[in-house]
Amino acid sequence: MAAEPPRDGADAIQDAWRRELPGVPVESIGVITRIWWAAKFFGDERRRLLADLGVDVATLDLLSTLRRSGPPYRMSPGELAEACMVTRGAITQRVERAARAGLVERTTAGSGYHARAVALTDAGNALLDRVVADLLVAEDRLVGHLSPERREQLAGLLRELLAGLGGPSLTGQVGD
Amino acid sequence: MAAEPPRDGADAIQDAWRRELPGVPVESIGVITRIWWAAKFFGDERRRLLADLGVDVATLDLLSTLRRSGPPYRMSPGELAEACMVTRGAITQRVERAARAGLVERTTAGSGYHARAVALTDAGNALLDRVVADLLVAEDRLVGHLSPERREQLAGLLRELLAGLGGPSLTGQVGD
DNA sequence: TAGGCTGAGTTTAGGCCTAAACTCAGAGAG
DNA sequence: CTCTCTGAGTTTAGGCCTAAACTCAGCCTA
Repeated sequence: MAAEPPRDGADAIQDAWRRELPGVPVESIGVITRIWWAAKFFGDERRRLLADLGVDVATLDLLSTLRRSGPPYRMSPGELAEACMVTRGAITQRVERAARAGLVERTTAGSGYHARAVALTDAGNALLDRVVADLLVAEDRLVGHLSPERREQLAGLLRELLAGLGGPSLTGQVGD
Repeated sequence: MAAEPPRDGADAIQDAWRRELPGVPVESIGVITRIWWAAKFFGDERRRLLADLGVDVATLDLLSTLRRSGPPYRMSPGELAEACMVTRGAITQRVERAARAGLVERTTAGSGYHARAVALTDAGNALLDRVVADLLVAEDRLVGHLSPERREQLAGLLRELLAGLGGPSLTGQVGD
């Protein structure tokens, strides 16, 4: 009686592995592969939108993280690496690119080699003001086909999933 | 009465944007950011596991896609690009690397420039036999903290989300 | 049958990432 | 006071990707 949900590509992949490698547990595909596809879809959309607006995803992630930290919009490379969930080396490179574009500045906010910090410039803040609202509006539209209740359910289950993984949701501060 | 779910990083990001840019719609973050984090977590885990097993994610994706297509385990570059959801150029490079490692071969399966095809070699099939089961077992463990009912709900909601996006779930054949 | 179109595949330039080696200031032991 | 250790940050080598330019066989037209 219950309406069968229409089968999709993930179901087909499960079937294919059952056929090719009988006995392997394929249940995780229903969750992990679909999450992977959704993330790729949202990532591609974001990359294209931001390219039109003249930024790249990595730079916007850096600037957004600084902005969300609140005044004085200043963080150390180590804090940025943790919040952005990339290596310290990646942060060095992101900061280098953003600094060359005038969006952040390295403020040796203490004395000497340690106690370095990265701070948003006025240009960086202006870029965020110009871009983030557009981005969030566009992404709101992308998930708009789900009813608010469905979105709520999905967000809740994902929160549970992440809590159980013990990874990103605990310390990460990345996002938009 | 209802137990409040513990707040996580995505909730904090929503709050931060409400504070920094009042008026922007932040609801999508609850879904999109959490999906992004989960995908990053699973991707990082997969990369590390496969590195230990001596493969990289992109090569395994290529080989898996060929394997799942069934005998004779042969596809054109264009079909592979669509199934793997990467550009044709990326497929050219993946095939080049895999061919150099002896895992696939280019069988000019027709006449001339067109009608090219890529086929799994015995070594490629052997590598899949050796690696895929381990991978699926490991990933099954990663989502094991969710009860089967929860996993089912999550998979169903993700299927709905993807169907509404009109993207990956319709044509993609990527996966493990 | 010459000219041009089309679409599949390849090449190239450039971006961003990770992992591992490297650098350097400050802290602690002797 | 000097040596070593430690940990934050940077640099380098290498991997994978996209976007756009390029190549080329087959086909269609005149």
